[in-house]
Formats: sequence, structure tokens, C-alpha cells
Amino acid sequence: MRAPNRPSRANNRSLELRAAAAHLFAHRGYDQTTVREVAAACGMTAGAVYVHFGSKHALLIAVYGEAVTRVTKRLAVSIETLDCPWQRLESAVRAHLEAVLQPNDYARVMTRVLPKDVGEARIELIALRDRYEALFRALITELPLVPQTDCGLVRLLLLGAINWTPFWYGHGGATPRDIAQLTVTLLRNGLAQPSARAL
Amino acid sequence: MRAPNRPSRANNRSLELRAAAAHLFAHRGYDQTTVREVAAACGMTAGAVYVHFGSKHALLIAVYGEAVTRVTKRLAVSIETLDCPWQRLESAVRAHLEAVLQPNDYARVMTRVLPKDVGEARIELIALRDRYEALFRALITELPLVPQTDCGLVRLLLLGAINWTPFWYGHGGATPRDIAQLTVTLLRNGLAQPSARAL
DNA sequence: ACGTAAAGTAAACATTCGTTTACTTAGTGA
DNA sequence: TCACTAAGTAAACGAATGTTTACTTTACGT
Repeated sequence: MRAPNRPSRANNRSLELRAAAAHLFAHRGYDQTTVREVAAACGMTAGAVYVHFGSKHALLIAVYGEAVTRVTKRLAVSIETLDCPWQRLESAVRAHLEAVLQPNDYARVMTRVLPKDVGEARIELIALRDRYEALFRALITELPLVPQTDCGLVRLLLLGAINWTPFWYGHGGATPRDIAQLTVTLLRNGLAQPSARAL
Repeated sequence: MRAPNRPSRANNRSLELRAAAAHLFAHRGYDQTTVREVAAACGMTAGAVYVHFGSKHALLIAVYGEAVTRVTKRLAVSIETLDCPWQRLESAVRAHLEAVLQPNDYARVMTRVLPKDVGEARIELIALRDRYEALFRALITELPLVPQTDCGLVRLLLLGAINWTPFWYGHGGATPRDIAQLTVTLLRNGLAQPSARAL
């Protein structure tokens, strides 16, 4: 017998499959990507995919899970040395945007394939997404906001704004840094001229 | 001959088809909706759909176009009596949210079917969407913002935040009115405690 | 060297879906 | 009444897709 959690055949091509699937899911969406395309991108045939993953849904969930893990790690690193809650949030937003907007296949999957697109796998995708969004919940809770602010609503609006960016990014000259800066400035001070401020 | 722009057979069932398609597209997405389902919802067979629309894409574009027309009208009415630019924006956001979040099939199509999902029809959908978003561009241009604010970026962030609402609406107790109010307050004054404000 | 099991192939299977075709029905104008 | 045309049906077409099956290859433990 072989040690069960150390497979002998080290060339684990399921990694290749995940990467290829991430690329295709990110660029063409889940529905528009066929199992045959994923296989062909690895120089395999469709049947071989089912040696590694039980179904197309399972493949998506694996990719999505890895996407969440990667972006989470990147985000944690970006804020670990910062103390000011506003700076922490800005850095987190920037890290998220850089992950999602640069041609980073895994991160893009998180915004390009929406839970509504995938039928049964919906529940697991939402669970993975929640795990990630909890990070932002924590960052927002740290902020010194005006009393009785609905933090949950703030989080949802913020994430909505930055989740939508892939649909328009590139049309203007704004960089992830610009977007993150404006977003947090907006959240902090608003954009009204001082003379026009009001409650 | 008959007058060309007044069809004799008044029972124009293409209206029924558009309504049924709007309902299905809004609830299940474009890809997940079949032509047979749309037809069945009108008590017809799939072939009959092609009497009224040349293709499934054409049907979508008709639905999407009507959605834009309807929401545009509703939004215009909601702001026509207001003068304060901030109030106008808040009212517009609220009208948009009410259209998109309440079970309004046509309006929902605008946020549930994304241009990326539809292949060839993408260009026409984007054109229709742009026509609508121009309304917000105008409303934001009216605002007395701090100098050198990137109005385009503000518009994109704002629309992103409210376009994403359908994905989470209902989980908290926030109403369209609440969301619109917080959104515009945030845009205007920010949410930092006065003591914590900074440039 | 040999047996085993994972990895992969080629091909087929069973659906599904958008679309087309041949045919029927019914209302309209002349 | 009669020809014409829009509207609709039933059925099939053709392509695509997720998945399965039977068979082959290959690397590893003993």
C-alpha cells in the first residue's frame, strides 16, 4: 500500500485542469465554457476530466474555492502592516481590485461567474463568497463611522461597486489604485463641496 | 392593400411573447431560458415564436429595449419636480432601485442578463444600457462636487453599487428608500465621524 | 517480472436547444 | 366567393454538450 495522502504519481494534472478551467471560466463564463474546451487546453480529451472531477459543477467549485483562497491570502498580506482603519480598507479594496482586474484568471472567476448561473452549485459558491466577504465586514466594523450607520448596508454597497468594476474597467484611464482611493475617500468624506455639505 | 403601419390583425401576440420572455429572462437568466419555455408560457409552440422574432437574440433585444424605455420613463418622472441636485440623484437612485428590486420583470432583465452572457447581441445591449446610464451621467454632472473629481468614475461606482443590489436584496431589512438615502448621503458627506475626517 | 490501479483515449449515449420545414387554420380585401 | 397572407402546429434537423463506457497505456510496489 501507498501512503494515502501522498499520491505516488506526482504529476497531478488536476492542477492543470483547474488552471485551464479558471482561464476559460474567467474569460467566457461558466455556461459558455465546455468540458471539451477545458480538456483540450490541457491536451486531453473530455473523458479524462472525469478522472479528476466528478462533474463540471465540481470543477467549478474547485476553481472557485482556490480563487477565494488566493485572493484572501493576497488581501490579508496587503493589510497586515497597516494600522489606520481607513488605510486598511483602502489597501484591501486596492488588493481586491488588482486581483480582479488584472488578467488574473482565478480572481476573475469570482466576479465573472455568478451564483445564479450555476444551478445546483449555487449554495456552495455562495458559502465560499461569504467566507471572503466576511473579511470586508471586519474591516468596515473597525471604521469610526457616524453612530447608527448600517454597516451591513455599507459593506454591500461597497462590494457591489467594486464587484461591478470588471464590466467597465478599461474604458476610462482609472487604475485600481485610483479606484480604491476614490472609493474610500468617498466613503470617508463624501464628495460634496464643503460649502454644499448638509445633514 | 392595407395601410402598412396599421396591421389589421390587432391581436398582436408578440406583446405576450415579450412579457413572457421578460418574466423568464428576469427569473432564470437568458441562457437558462429556452425558446420552448417562452412559447409555452403563451400557450404556443416554439415555432410560432419565429413568426414574431427572427431569433432568440432578437427577442432578448426587444425585451431589453422595452425595459430601458420603461425604466427611463419612470426615472424621468421621479425627478422632474425636484430642483436640488442631491435630491434629484437620490430620487433617481430610488426609482431605479424600486424598478429593479420589486418584482418588475422588465426592469429586472436589465440587471439579470449581462451583456457578456449573450454573445453577438452584446453590442446592442451595451448601446441600450449606455442610453440609460447617460441619465445618471447628467445627474452627477449637476452635482456641486469638489473640484477635479472624476465624475465618470463616480458614476461607474454608483451604478455598480446599485446594479449589484439584486444579488443581495432581501437579506437585510433595507428598503429601496433606505438604500438610496444611504447611497447619496455617502456620496455627499461620507460616513466618517466628524472628528475622524481628513483630506 | 508481474499485477494493479491510476490516467487517458476514442467513441458513443442521451439530452437539449435553436431553428427550419411542410402543412393547417382563419381572417381579410377585392 | 376566392385568392392571399399572417399565425400557428407538429415534427424533424443538426449541432452541441455533459457524461459514460470499453479499452489502452503507463508507472509503481512487491
